[in-house]
Amino acid sequence: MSALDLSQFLPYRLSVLANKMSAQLATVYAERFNISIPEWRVIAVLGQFDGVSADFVGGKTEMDRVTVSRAVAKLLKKRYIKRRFQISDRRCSVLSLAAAGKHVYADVVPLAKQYEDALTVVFDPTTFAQFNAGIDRLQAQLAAVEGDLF
Amino acid sequence: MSALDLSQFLPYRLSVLANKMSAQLATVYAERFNISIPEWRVIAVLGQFDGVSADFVGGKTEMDRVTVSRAVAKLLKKRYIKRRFQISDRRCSVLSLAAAGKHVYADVVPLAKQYEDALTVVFDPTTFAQFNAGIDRLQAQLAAVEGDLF
DNA sequence: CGAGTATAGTTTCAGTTGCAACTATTCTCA
DNA sequence: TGAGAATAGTTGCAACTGAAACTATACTCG
Repeated sequence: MSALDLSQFLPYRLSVLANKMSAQLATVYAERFNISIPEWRVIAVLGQFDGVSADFVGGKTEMDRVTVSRAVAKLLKKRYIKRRFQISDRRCSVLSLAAAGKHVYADVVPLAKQYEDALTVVFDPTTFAQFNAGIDRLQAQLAAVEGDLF
Repeated sequence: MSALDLSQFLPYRLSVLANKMSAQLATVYAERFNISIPEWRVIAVLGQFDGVSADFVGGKTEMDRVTVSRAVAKLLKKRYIKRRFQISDRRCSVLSLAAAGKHVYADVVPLAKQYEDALTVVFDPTTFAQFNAGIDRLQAQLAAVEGDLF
């Protein structure tokens, strides 16, 4: 019987790595600001793109409608973000960071960068670039095989 | 205000990539055999290491006790695996694939390998080896910075 | 021995997740 | 125009999740 060594299997290896990394990073902001990973992602997008819709956030973060909707609801309750709706299209929300949210963003961004730096010391710049190129190629290939599975 | 581009941020990039990959792979066996990702991982370990304990499976798969316990319970109900307990230590389970589970394993392993191959065509062997080395280095570095976070 | 500690595994509980169905609004084109 | 399709977002539901408490068994050392 043909065997499979999980520890050498790419999807599994990436899953373990990414989950540990996300969880470790989350400890940096989770209890400090009482926000979850989806909530942080919403804040991260709004820090970069102010006044966008929930769907735009979903597109940027690859989170689905529902996850974004609930993250937005929690952030509104915590007053980390504000919401209006477009006059021209009242279906579309217009999200932006409230003062408290800007503080979270300003505090977390350097920590996140520090964390990334603390990990990527294992790469010299060229190797890191190659690793990133690998991620991009896999990402593209994922989309290519999509649907077309066996 | 210093900004963070999520789409260029390593933990985020890996998270998106790994989640998509796992989800895509799961479609290969999910409805075909009615098993979840944790259940497949248990089967994968038992295909490689017959007669091990639930904790051993947890160690190999990086899944916690609870996740393994529940996956095992479901696989038992579906008669994909069998369970005994050690005579010398009745706390320790002794898990092994039942006939149906062996079939699942025998069917899924080639599909999983095909899937991996379909993705890694984007790499020549050397590049793939370098990419894997990168994963290993990051994995090691994750453990190194552990606890020691800011 | 036997009280205290450690280990394997399960259960409870509270929170999260995603699909599908829903509301509300806007667009399309006969 | 206005009926039907499309889009933005929310909610109900059922399954999944992990932390903490629990059961049961085995080990340790005074």
